[in-house]
Amino acid sequence: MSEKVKKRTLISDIASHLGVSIATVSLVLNGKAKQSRISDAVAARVLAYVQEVGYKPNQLAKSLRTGKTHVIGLVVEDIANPFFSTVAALIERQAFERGYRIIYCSTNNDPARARELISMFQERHVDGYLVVPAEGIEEQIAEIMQEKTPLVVFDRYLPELATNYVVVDGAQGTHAAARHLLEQGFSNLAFVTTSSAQTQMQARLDGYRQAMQEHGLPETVKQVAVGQDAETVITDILSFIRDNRQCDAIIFSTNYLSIYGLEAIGRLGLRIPDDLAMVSYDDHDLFRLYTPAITVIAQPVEAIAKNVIDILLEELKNCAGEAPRPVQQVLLPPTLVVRQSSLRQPAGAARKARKQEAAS
Amino acid sequence: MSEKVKKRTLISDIASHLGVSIATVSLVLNGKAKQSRISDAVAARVLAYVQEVGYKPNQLAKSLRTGKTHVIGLVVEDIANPFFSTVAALIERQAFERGYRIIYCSTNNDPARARELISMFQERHVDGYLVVPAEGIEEQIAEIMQEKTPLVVFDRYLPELATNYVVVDGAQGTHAAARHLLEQGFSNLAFVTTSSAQTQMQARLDGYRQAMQEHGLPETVKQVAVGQDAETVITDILSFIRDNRQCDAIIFSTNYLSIYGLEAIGRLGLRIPDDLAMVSYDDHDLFRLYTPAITVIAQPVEAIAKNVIDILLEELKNCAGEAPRPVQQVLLPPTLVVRQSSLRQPAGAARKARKQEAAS
DNA sequence: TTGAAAGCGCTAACAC
DNA sequence: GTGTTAGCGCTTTCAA
Repeated sequence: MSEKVKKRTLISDIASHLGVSIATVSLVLNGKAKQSRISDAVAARVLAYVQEVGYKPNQLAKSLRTGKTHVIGLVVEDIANPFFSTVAALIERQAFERGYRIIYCSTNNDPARARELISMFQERHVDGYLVVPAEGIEEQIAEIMQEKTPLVVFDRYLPELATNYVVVDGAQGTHAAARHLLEQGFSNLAFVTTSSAQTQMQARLDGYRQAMQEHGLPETVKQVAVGQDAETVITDILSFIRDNRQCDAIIFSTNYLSIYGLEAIGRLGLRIPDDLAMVSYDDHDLFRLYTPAITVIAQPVEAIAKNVIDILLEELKNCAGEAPRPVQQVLLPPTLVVRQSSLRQPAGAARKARKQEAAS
Repeated sequence: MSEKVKKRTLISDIASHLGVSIATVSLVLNGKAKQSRISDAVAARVLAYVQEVGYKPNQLAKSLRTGKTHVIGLVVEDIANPFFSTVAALIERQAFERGYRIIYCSTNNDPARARELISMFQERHVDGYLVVPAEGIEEQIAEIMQEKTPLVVFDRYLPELATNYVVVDGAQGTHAAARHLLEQGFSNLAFVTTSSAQTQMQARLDGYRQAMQEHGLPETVKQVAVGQDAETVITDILSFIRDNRQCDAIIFSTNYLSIYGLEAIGRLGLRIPDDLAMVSYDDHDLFRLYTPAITVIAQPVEAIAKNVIDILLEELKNCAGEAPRPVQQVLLPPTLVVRQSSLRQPAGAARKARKQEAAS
């Protein structure tokens, strides 16, 4: 009376059905038929039957035996952030094409969570790690390196550790944005960033500071505390803008701060760029389509994904060779995408410029 | 001369170091010390030593033995789409808290890719599946069901298959949007959707059709072919709008079509809502902050994530019991979030309304 | 050419 | 209370 649950086919089922040994089936399945001089006829029979019954080798058993899982652990800050989800999607695609799968998790910049995630990846024996490191996880990263598991860190790096990394030159990006604003005639630039000590945030701040110093201009910096709720951040930025009306332009150090900033500017009833010019980090549909369109320091997401995965796969290949691989550290240039939000121009010109962009 | 690679600690190392048996260590580690009447002293010694050397059981071996991986396979359409990345982030968090990990992949609505992904999840013996089904993967889904592996489908469902699912009432959403537009005095509504036959798209279209029929109004529907590049879609929508100037409002069936639509409307130099009102599916920073703010039919992302994971975990728990679990099919209501893009109002009022929303 | 068999690291009967 | 041991499903060496 009991439902017969269809049992999963095993390699032994294949072997016994075909009257050959398990080893033969395994060899054929792993493309080692030729080198083991298994007859073409047998190989063909095996392949045909495997196809017929839809046999899928148990990767758990395979991994346990071979020590390879063909899984890459991807740790990002927040998969719901368009920057990370875009990079993740690109990484996923490239990894998939080369036979690797991704397990991903978001840390939300919580070091405890990051540690848990890395620990879980270790337990599952991922073949390699791709990590956007939260602060305070140096120890876990060091452990991965000591195990000699391939690792590439990106978006930011850990100064104390000589890991492979792929980051974007934030100092250059902010510096270019500041220069652009000054060229446009804005003279009092503010910089809104987070209180984080992460390298990418520090670099972006440094670019601003350097530009201000070069021009002998005062620095007006707002560091928003991390981990607060949206409303708090918005009112925080709003107060900052209101208290610094001498500023005629703001650079935001990351996409979500800009989004909160747009809210704050809207509530204050200020017009962009006439009352306040702005530049954001990271491109985003919102910035492209907003009226006025927002000038951004765009990070090269494709290049980030490509470099990250290339370096990791290279290490994965070399793993057996145990060659003393030099550490790969890549610094990619960002691109300043100038739109209306940072242009000093006569009223009405904005609309015309918009049309031009559309026509191009 | 060779670098001594620190060997991973094994359960046998723990046992021999402590002078107890492997079984004792295993039992303690799995919280079965009490029921196996292992002395508290021994249990404490084991735990202390495990802690000290940072022993991490090999989950591959454990899974191979127990048949449980504590991994959930999540298949979405596109992780870079904010709707999916938001739901994924929420699902991930809840799953993590309950001891499950996520492997995710994007199908990009390609059935071949979806099949590959599901096949890969089968090989890796995920404990359960969460799937946004691409068209044409009924067979793979049926296979999962036959294996009796827990499965929840979401965002859309497969009409031929009696799976658990969690979807949003798209007909109701579009119907409400249409009624709202008509109440505002717009009288000629267009609907822009994809050529996809997926249930959620059909439901959204049905809601529009029904509303039009109820009011004896003509239907003006544009079905954009799926899988085209951005520029083609934009010009396609642009032509549609230009050829249908009698329409004074458009409802877009999904977030990315709206984004393309905003581009097209911008290029045509039309003002929203005066020249053309609009409503989009899915909420998004862009829609909230755009000027004018865009009215949306918001999907309840938290509720989707919660229902999806609750149903799956329930099944996971029942798995051993093999109780004849009834299929869970959940239909969640969307919410119409009215903003300026759909309001018929005197010029200048929009700005005021904006401030009101901010104040609330 | 093919088959037998020894593990990969862990769990959980079942002895003692 | 604790130890022994038979697998989970697969790969791969070595013998036939």
